[in-house]
Amino acid sequence: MSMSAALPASSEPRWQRRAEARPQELLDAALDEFVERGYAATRLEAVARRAGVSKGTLYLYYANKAELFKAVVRKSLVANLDEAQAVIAEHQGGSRELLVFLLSEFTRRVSASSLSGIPKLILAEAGNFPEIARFYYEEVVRRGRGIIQTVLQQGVDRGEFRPMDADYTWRVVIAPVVLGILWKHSFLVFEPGGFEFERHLRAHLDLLFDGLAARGETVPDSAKDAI
Amino acid sequence: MSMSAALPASSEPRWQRRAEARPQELLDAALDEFVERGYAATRLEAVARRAGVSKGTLYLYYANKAELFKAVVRKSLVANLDEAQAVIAEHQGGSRELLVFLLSEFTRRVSASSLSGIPKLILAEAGNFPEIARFYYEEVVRRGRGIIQTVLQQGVDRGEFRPMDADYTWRVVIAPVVLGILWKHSFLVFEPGGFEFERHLRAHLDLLFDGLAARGETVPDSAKDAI
Amino acid sequence: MSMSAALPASSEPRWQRRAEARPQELLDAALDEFVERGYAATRLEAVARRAGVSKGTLYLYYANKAELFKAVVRKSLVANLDEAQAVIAEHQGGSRELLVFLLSEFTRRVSASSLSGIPKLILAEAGNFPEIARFYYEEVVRRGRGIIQTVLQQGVDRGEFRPMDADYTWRVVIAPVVLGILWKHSFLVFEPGGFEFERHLRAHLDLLFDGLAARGETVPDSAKDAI
Amino acid sequence: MSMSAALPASSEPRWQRRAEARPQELLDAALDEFVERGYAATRLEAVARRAGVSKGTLYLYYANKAELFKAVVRKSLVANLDEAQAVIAEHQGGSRELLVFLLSEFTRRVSASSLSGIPKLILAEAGNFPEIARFYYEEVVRRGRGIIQTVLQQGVDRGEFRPMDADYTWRVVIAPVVLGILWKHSFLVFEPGGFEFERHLRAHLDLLFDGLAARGETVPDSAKDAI
DNA sequence: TATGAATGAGAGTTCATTCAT
DNA sequence: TATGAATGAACTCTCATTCAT
Repeated sequence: MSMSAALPASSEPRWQRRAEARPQELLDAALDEFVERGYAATRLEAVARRAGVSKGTLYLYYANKAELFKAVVRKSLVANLDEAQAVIAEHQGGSRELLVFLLSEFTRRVSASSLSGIPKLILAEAGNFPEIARFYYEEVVRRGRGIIQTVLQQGVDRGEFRPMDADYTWRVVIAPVVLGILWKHSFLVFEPGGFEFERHLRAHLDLLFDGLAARGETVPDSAKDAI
Repeated sequence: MSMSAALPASSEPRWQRRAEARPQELLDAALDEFVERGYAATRLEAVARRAGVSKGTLYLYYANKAELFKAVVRKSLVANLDEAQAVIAEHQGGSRELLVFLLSEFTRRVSASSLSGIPKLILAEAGNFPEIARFYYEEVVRRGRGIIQTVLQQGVDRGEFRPMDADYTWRVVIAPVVLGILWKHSFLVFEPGGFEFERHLRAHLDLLFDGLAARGETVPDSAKDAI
Repeated sequence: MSMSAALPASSEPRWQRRAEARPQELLDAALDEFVERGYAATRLEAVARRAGVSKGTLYLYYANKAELFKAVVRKSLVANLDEAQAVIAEHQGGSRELLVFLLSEFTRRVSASSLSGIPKLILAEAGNFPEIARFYYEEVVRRGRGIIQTVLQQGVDRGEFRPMDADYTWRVVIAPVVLGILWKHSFLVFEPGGFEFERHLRAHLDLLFDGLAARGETVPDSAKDAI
Repeated sequence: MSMSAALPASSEPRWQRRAEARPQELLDAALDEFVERGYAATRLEAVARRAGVSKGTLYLYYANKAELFKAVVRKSLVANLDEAQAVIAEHQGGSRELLVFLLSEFTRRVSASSLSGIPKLILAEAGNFPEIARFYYEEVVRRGRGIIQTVLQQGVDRGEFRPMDADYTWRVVIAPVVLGILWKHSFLVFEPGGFEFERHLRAHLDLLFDGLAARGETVPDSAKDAI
């Protein structure tokens, strides 16, 4: 075992230069580790190993653990937000449709990837990394709020939605989607029947538009199909 | 308990420690620290100092950090759960009223106390403490779900609420309340206008019962006042 | 070997509490290590081992390596300086006698102990620890200068010594003594005949008081101008 | 060397690197860094950057840090030593004149250049680099001693100097000059009035030749015994 | 030659846990 | 019980050195 392992085909190098690809590989590995274990419990050696490099290499790209963490958050979220903003700017149809689209899309994208671990991370580490929390609040939360509020206001202006307390309602609209993501990372394993994001979203949209309260008249089917 | 404890025989110095009080004092101190810093970042020395004892003393009561953490979560939750269950059992009125009462009460109690940090802790540490997560899921989540589902079902049976996907809707009903609590611990400091729990709850209830969608007929005032 | 070593007489404890003695023991060990290897090359584990404690114990007493270093320097020097100042204050005899006494005493005390390594340390680390260098300058150099200058001035006032450039001569008076100490730590091992401090001091004093120049005839002015 | 190097053919860009110049550039950069920070605190990356090359290039010329250090010391000293020896061999005048010349010249040359940092380096690192210390002792100290001792002996033979302990006096003669150089690197920044090498040297020479003791009358034997 | 990406041993520091007192 | 001194494993970060390019 020893000799053959110690002397592989002499042509294969011990490592490769991958200066361009490395940052992304490191961020991917770091995201996974951070999400799995939390910030403090993540060991940089594990990140490095997962990325296929040595511990020291990490420090060629990120000055320290906190900087790595910030880079992960930045890289993971910013692109998605930019897209959302573009979508809303171009949208032509009704407000209800747009809202459904945004929430569905968000759910679909985030819930499937390990991006979904970011909110959990932020919540957990906000106290220890106020700088990160502030960054997240400014870059992610505010933009998210702006997007939702814009759609809601449009809907009210058009007579599609009832008037509302605009400063607070946006959070209520988002809440089930966010909670769903947190759920996945915390309790999914215990749910006997699993957790279907689509069904969760449908339940949310159903309540969101029409509420719990029984009505005098029937809600038109056409509206329901939009979900 | 209250009076005799508050006014001991004046000859005994007030600061004298009683061995029976220790565990609760330690748990209180630990809860605060865990909530402030998270599990990993909490130093047992800080917990001990906050409780006014030495580090070694902690180990007379709890075998290690993980056990202390579990004890904190358990102790913090049990009392409140028992109360919640009592409240629902005694309730007599309509389903809408009951639901409003439960959510209000939960918000009022939890948001004000340091209990509000527990959900954050659980979410953050679920991965590292599956045992705790399971415990929380079984003891808190399931009971909470049971309570909400019961109320919802009652409402449907009485014709107060529309039929719904019972397995998923309960989470949507809870989501904004939970998110509000998480919000407080993570982003409150960044909110320029602060965060009013009552207004948040009102926005939630408004949507919850009547939805976003504009109606043909007016919602009766009596129903609105229940909020 | 294993069992008997693993199970010594069960009465002897694994370690002892020595809270009062520890600081001095640590400083002694640290002084030796710093002097032997220099600041950077000194490993805290070696210091700890030399003091008979674990690495962690070091941190119970000194916040970090730099603080330990500062403490070593402080503790090592202050006592000696205080004594010197007392001696000079009480002295009754002639200036020459006093100067001889001071230089002899300094040589005797410092050269024998590991204190003699301090000047070397200071010189080497002055650049990296300006704070230490300044401390040493203020506490040691200035006081030393004050002492020597006082004695020289007295001698001049009494007609024992020739007038001189007081601001610069004091350093010349000290120089051979200091160099002797540095010598010991750097070149002693290479000197075939060893290095006798007493003889070195005698050569210094001989020159110091009477100079190189042969007496009897006056020194020609032309030669003096060469300076 | 000077003119042709200073004014290369104007068609070649001045910054073009010539492979033969590298070693000296590296040594210059290394000398500066070593002197500024000490051996251990000097980072090879800093040396490389200062020399305008990459870290890897350093290793094309010097096998490792220790070898670089040794090369710096060797290269820095050899030239000057050769010159000193030539000077003394050619000298014709009186011993006093010669001694003055040697000390002045040494002071002038070494104190002005970054060579002055070498003694500090040697003293500080003698323990960690016995090989270097021995080299320095053999090449520099012994030759320096030889030079000084020769001059002193000449002076005694001619009746210019008093008889003395030849094996120890030479060090005393050198001491203030060496200390002056060390001073510059360690305490100059703290001296409010600065430090004038010429004045320092003058004070030294004044004492060296004529001593502290007031003249005219013979020094009483009793006082001498005090030594 | 020259580069600089990559390595990995090693050091300082922290802190949960143990145990002499 | 209670203390807090002492431990030592574990982690982050540094940097001399190597080596693919």
